[in-house]
Amino acid sequence: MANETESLNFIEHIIEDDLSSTHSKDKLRFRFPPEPNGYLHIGHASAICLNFGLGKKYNAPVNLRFDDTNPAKEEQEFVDAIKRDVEWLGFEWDTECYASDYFQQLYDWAVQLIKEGKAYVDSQTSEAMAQQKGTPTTTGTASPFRDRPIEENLSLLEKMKNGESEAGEHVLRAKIDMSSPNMLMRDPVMYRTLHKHHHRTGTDWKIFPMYDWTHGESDYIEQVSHSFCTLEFQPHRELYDWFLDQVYDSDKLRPKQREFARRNLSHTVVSKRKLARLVEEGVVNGWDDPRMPTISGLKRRGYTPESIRNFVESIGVGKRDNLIDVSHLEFNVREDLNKIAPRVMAVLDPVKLVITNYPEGETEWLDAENNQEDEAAGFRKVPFSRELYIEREDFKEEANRKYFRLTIDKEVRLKNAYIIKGESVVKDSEGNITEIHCTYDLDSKSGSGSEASLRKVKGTLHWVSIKEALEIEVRIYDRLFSDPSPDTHKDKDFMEFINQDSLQVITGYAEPSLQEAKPEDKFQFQRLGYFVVDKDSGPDKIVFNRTVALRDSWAKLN
RNA sequence: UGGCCUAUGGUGUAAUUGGUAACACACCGGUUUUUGGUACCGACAUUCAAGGUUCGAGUCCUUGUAGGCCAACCA
Repeated sequence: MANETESLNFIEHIIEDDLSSTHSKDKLRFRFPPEPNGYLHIGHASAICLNFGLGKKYNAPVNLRFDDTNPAKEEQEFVDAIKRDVEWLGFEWDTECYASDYFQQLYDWAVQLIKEGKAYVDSQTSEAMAQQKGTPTTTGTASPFRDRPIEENLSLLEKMKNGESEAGEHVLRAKIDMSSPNMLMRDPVMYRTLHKHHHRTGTDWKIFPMYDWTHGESDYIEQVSHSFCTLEFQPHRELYDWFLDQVYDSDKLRPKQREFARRNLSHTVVSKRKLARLVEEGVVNGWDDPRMPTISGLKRRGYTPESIRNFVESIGVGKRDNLIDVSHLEFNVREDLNKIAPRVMAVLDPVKLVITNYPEGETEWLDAENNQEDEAAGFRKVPFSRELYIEREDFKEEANRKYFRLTIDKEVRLKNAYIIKGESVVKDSEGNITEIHCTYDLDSKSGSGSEASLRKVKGTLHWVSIKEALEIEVRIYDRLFSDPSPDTHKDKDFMEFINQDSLQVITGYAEPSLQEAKPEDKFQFQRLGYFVVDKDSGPDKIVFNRTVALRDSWAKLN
C-alpha cells in the first residue's frame, strides 16, 4: 500500500507511536490555541495546518481555543479576525473554546493546591521576587512568605479574587523548587491581580491565571491528547507536567505537550509582537497591509488559501532553527495562480507606439485567450487600434541578438494581434523617446491561420490600445526588510533593517475588460506578474496589488 | 558557573529504525512556446568534527565543536 511508504514527520511519528502503545484513535484530539492579541501570521498558518491537518488525517476533533488570560492586551477584534483567518484557510474547528471559560475551575484547583501546601500568596514586589529567583547559573532563594499559614493564604487569595487588593500587591505562587536548574520551576506565579475589563468576563474576575497554570489544565479539561507548541516552550514542559500532576485523575486522558520549531520566513519578522510594532509605528498601513506576513495581509496581497496550505506542507515540520526563503512562498502562489488566474494585458511603464500604416480612427476587436493553462477559460475581446502603449523597456533603438523585443528594423509580435516592425522614433528636446513608429503586417493577424501569422518571431509583446485603455492604480510591493533575518542581529533592532522602498504606487493602463473586476479578483498581467484587485478600489479607480512578479529569466541575464 | 534542545546540499524537509542519501525550492545548462511565463530534460551533498563498534553507520557508542532557548505579575 502507498500509505506504508509514506514518510512521516516527527510529530506524526509521535502520534503513531502513541497509537501503537497508549492511545486509541478515538481519543485523539488537538487544538489551536491563539492569544487574541494580534492577527495571525504565516507562522500560525504552520501551526494551524499542523493541528487541523492532523485532525483531518486521523479524523479527530480540533478545538479553536482562545488563550485569553491577559485582559490588558486582548480584544474582541482579534478574536473575530482569528476566526475569519482560520476559516479562510479552509479549516473547521470542533469547538470554539476560551481559557476564560475555565476561570472558576482553575480557581477551585488553586484553592486545592493551597490546602495541600503546594501554593502560597507572595506579597513582595516583582523586583524582589526576581532577585530571589536567581539566574540560569545560580540557584534561587526562598521568599519570606513561602511558609505562610494555609488559612492566611486562603483568605488572601479570596481577597485578591474579590478585588480587595491592588494590582501588584499579592500574587499566588506554586511552591515547587527554588533551586531547580529550570527557572520555571522556581515557584512560578499562578495568579496576578489585574483591574482590567476582560473581553468576555467583563469585571467579574479581578485575578487572572498565568499561561503555565492555564494551558495544560485547559488541555486537560478539553481532553486534548497532544498539545503542540513551539520550541521556546520546551522548558515549560516540566511545569506543564507538574501542574497536570496536581489535578490529574487516572480515569482521564492525560495531555502531552510536544514542541516543534517555528517557521521563520526570510526578509520579514514572524512574531506577533514585532508585527504589532510595525502597525503601531505606522511602518505599514495596518495588520492587513499587503506587505505584512499576516494571513490577512497575504490574502490582500493576492495569496490563495490553497497556496498557503501547499507552502506549509512543502516546508514540513522540524525541531531545528530555520530560515525559509520567501521564494518558497512565492513559488507556491505562482503555481496556484498559474492555473486559475485569467490572463489580461496591462502596461505599467507606457510609451506610445504608432502603427503608421494602420487606418486612423479605426478600432478592431480581437480574440484573446483567457488562460492557456485552462481550456474552459475561453476567450475575450480586446480592442486594437493605430495608437497603443507598450512597455518602455520593450523597445531599444538598437540592441544585440539576445534582445528579443522591439528595435528599429526588427519584427516582433503583438500578443493576440499582428506582427510589427520598428521604423523610427520621435524624441523630445532632452532626447527621451516620446513615440515609436512602426508598421504592421496586415496578413499576420493572430489566430487567422495565415502563413504570415504563423511566422516565427522571437519576441512577443503585450500592449493596450490607448483610446480604450483603463487607467489603473498599481501598488508594487517589495520585501519589508532588506536583511534576510532582521531580528537575529544581536546588537541591532530589527526596525533598523526596514526597506524604505517596500511600496511603490504607479499609474498603469489596462485593457477595458478589467472594468468589471471586483476586489479579490486575481489576474495575470501578461509578462508582468500576478495582480489582485484591492478593496481600496472605487467606481472611478481600480486599485491592483502586485501579488508576485512572474519568473523573469531575462532580468537574470542582465 | 547550570539545565534543556538541535546539527543531512545555497534553503526547507525525507531516508522502511544498521543495507549504501530521496523530494521540493533556489541556482546553473538545455528543449518546447504567440507570456524571456508554463511544461519538460539535465547538472548540483559521501549527512558538524575526530575516533570507535560492524561485512556494512546519516542512523549505535565516545569525545569534541557550533547554534538556539531559559532570569516577564507576557503568551
